[in-house]
Amino acid sequence: MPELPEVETVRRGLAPVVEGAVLTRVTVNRPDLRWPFPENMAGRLTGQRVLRIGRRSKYLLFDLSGGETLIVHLGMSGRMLISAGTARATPGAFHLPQRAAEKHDHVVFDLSGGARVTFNDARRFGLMDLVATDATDRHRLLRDIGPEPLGNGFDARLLADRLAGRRSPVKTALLDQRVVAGLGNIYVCEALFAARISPLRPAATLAEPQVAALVPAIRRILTDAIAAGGSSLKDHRQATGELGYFQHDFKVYGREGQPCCTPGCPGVIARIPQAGRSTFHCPDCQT
DNA sequence: CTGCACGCCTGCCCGC
DNA sequence: TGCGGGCAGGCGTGCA
Repeated sequence: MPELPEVETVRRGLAPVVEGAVLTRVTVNRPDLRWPFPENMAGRLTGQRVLRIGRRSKYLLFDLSGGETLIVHLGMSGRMLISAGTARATPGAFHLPQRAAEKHDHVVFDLSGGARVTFNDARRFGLMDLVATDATDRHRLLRDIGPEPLGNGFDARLLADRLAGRRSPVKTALLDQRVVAGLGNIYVCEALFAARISPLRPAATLAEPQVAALVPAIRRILTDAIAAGGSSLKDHRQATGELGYFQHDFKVYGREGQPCCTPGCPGVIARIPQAGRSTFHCPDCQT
């Protein structure tokens, strides 16, 4: 599910409810997701105030008053859903929806003020970890991640540097989180289409104008997707439970066999395997 | 160093 | 209606 736009959508939904609130109770319904939870996670979280929620690549970062940061990755199917807590505890959260417990509710965070945040993840490819806040950037899962594509430092020169020397197809290179942060299968396909670049082209052979086109294409796709609340194929929900709706704006992803939407292009969208994943592209107008 | 297959999980959809 | 196979938004590991 979640690529950068979905994670950012979840972050924006959580922030007004969670920032400033205290974790009054943390319920862990199983001992692990992809990996075991950190030692005594519930105990270390309980009583902490959430100072702010940040995001790095596809990771949510909950900075806590005690000097630790909770790192959360949603994997493929993870959700963070806001609801009202128990009826007795909700005088300040009367406007939030009630939510019955569901299968795969692995961790439940009850907050001062009466809100509840439930982490639900059917496939359990998600993860949680705790790290000293001032060491977050050096965490083994974060330290090698490339530039944020919506940040100021991301430009054609930087991207060209990161693609240089790579013989793999540009599609595969852009999925590598060390090249650029936060892109996944959907948005790489869409960005390459927007920039009219073939996913098959070896990364290092992109012409300068192509790299120059790719940067704003990536930014635009991600920005538009965030504005749409992300893409809901199966699993993605915003923190409010609403669907995202950027899937209706896909130009190539999931559109195998349909006509290319570039005006005047006779092409038909193709699906090809690359590095074990499906790539969607127009063989006619992406070169 | 790069590139790639694999495994981790569950759910869903398709064809038979 | 049931069953097997393939597929799915990610990513770390291990091997060539």
